[in-house]
Amino acid sequence: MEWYIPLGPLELAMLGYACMNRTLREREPPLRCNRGMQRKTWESRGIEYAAELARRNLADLYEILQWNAENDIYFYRCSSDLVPWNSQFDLEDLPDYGGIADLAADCGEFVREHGMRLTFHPAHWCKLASETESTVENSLTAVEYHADWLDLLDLDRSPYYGINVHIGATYGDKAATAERFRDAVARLSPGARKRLTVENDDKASLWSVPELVEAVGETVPVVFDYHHHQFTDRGLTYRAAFDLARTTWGDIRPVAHYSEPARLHGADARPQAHADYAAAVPAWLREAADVMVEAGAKERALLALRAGAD
DNA sequence: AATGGTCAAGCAGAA
DNA sequence: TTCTGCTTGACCATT
Repeated sequence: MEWYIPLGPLELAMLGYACMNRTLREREPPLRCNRGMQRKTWESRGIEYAAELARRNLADLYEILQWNAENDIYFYRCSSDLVPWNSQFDLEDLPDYGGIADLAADCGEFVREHGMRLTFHPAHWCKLASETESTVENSLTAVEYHADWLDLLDLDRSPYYGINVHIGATYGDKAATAERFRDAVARLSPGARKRLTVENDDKASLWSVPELVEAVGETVPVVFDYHHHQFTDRGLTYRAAFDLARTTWGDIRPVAHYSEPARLHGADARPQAHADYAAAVPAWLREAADVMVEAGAKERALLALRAGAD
């Protein structure tokens, strides 16, 4: 498979948003692609209900993608609840797997035909560098089923359609942790490994851009998170850190994350908290990366930002 | 129908 | 040693 580089308004970076579309979520009936279930429901209703939720999530994903296209949004992070409890079964085991695969294929076709970029971001308990083997196995499984979804969507095995994780811990020894992370990456299937990206953390003790580039940048592209950089700057300016992360992407347009501290917007919050809106994405970042805007107001923050910037 | 406590997964750091 | 924050709802038992 060749890497797909979309033609698009290249003078404008693609700006994206994550998971929930609030506008569509408020419709009646609500549209969303993150229906999940709690343990008791999983235990009582099992894979039949998981298949039902997956069908509804994929049907709504198609409508979310359509809404995005109508609103000139070409970058979207899809929820990790797309197929709930997928750690417990293979996609092929789902009742009506064929119908689910068809829905996914429609979504993927829409993404390709509109030159969209779609990514995933497994949750914080995905710890590929854990000291606990069972945790590493669970984390490998998580990355694999995200890759299975991208295969089902028929999107290329490239960080263009990335699966983004954090290392997210140091276990008191960064060098050893980096080695375990590299070992875990080597255990992934090729389809999962080719899509993996890694992001800088939001705590001083954890992983900065230069540390990630040094530790894993040769094989795993580094996503630069602008907001997180202030906690792990290691003396680098935002721009220097991004330029360093950029070197890990080869011919693929980098992904960067952008958000502003809630505190800047008047909220009484911890420094790491994201604001509901963003005032402006730096031009140098927009020009060189597809920018995922992580803001509480989701797609509304994106539309507001674009209206203000243009 | 409305309510409020709880929710699969891992870690760091504060309490 | 235990609790809280991750993102911010959504789920579910109870009323």
